[in-house]
Amino acid sequence: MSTMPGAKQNHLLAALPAEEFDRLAPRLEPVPMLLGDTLYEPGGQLQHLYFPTTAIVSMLYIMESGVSAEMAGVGNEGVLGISLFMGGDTTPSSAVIQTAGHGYRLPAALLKEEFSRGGPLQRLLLRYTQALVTQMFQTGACNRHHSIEQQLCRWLLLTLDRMPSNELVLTQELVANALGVRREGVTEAAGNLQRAGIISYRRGHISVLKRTGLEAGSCECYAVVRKEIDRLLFDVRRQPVKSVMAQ
Amino acid sequence: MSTMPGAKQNHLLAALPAEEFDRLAPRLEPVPMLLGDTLYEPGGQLQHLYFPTTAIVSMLYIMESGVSAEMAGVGNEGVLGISLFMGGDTTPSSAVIQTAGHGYRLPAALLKEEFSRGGPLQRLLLRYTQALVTQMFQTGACNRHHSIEQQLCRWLLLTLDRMPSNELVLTQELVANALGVRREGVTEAAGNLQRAGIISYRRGHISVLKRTGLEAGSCECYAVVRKEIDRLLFDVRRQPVKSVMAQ
DNA sequence: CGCTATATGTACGTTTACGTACAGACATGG
DNA sequence: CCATGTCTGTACGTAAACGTACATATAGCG
Repeated sequence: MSTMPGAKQNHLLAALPAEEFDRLAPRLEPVPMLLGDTLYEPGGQLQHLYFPTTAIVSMLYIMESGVSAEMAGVGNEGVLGISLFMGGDTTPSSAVIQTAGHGYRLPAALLKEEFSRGGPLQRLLLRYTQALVTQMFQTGACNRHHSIEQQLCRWLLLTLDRMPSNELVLTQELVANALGVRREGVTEAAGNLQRAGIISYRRGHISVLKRTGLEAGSCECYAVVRKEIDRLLFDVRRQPVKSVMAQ
Repeated sequence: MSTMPGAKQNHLLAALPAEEFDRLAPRLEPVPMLLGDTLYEPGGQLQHLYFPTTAIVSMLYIMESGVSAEMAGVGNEGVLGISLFMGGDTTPSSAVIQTAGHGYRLPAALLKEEFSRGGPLQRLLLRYTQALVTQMFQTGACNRHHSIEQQLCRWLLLTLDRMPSNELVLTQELVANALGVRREGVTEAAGNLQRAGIISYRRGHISVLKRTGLEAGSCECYAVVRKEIDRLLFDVRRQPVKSVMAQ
């Protein structure tokens, strides 16, 4: 039994071999993640790598005009602060908490030291980064070509996958910011889903009644991202210590 | 003097310390890059890492419906095939040659071996990957919020930065595919720029007459990407052997 | 319990880009 | 040098989403 069982709710931490995890565990600091809080701001020096357990965080870019667009969401399958191990130490994007919950964090200096060992942690973080890149690819293309309703379905499904229940705590305003559309556009799209009996909405709470309905209403983008996350992170779990150069 | 001076036209290869470069040089294979050719297709196993020297390559996603969206372009500042060292070995996106030219490639197995050394090559590749992520972020947000004309300006500037002259060899059809818009939309936007004396168009050839005009017409997105590429890759050159864990 | 801040619904006119259709211009090769 | 394929310009009507305005509903607090 570890000294910090909650940390293993994060899939990446859970996939570490025991000895690796045990070495990190004493330095993993639990942090509450409050709705609307910011993990890092554009240009700011990152001090920690964050591993969400029950929270969900938006990686988004905020334009000079104030409008925003989320390019990826991160929940218990991932990590925030990749620019620490990518070597840039900072980024022009922001990370804003979209669903309140908990997580753990690791000091930047320690992370860099561990990463440079080149072991399972490095391998995991890089694999996750690729999953993130896929998500950004798909989100960007989806932004260009699909309707608000399709995007809403995709977004709800991705969020749902990171939640333990069918209940999402979200205002339409918040969803609109993530999708980078007007709040009214979300009202309309959500209204359609509600009338179709797929979701049920009540002031900041969405219950998903028919997941298959969301899947039908969503574009291909959800499936592509889901499949790629599963492929990249399932393999990692099966073969946690396999070197990146083996094969 | 190296045995393969042309390879140093690629900024990443040029930034390698001499001994690193010399070790790789015998395995760097020169490749012609022909307009419209594909370096990798969705789901295909990557066999090489590609370093463009004079060519420019689009990283794009092609939807089931056939429409596409470019999320990043890669020229002599970068590399294609990051999923090799990220550990996924494949990706749902495509890489299509947008401007014909030349490049070099390194076999996948060798690359993985070199990457796992954890030295300057790893550091460079990761830094570049972060620059790529920034570019994707900005492109996605730009897709969402800016007009075709603004996006065209951004795209022309980024392409221009990778070319030796002010002449771009591009059909409007090709630009439209990259931006993920109709060809007619490009005709209209390009017509505006031409009437303003900023560019001059003649059947597949664009001459940029007033770069400042493009900068003025572009959204913030160009500057953000430019600045971040410079920051990440300039630092690398100045301190090519600095360890990722130093600070 | 009732007030108030906040969330949601609806209804315009407007803008932007789309889909489609077709005409003209240019380059290249036979 | 002409023919042909390709590229570019223009012109519609249409659809999706935007900006704005305002009405209604609900949760939570005093």
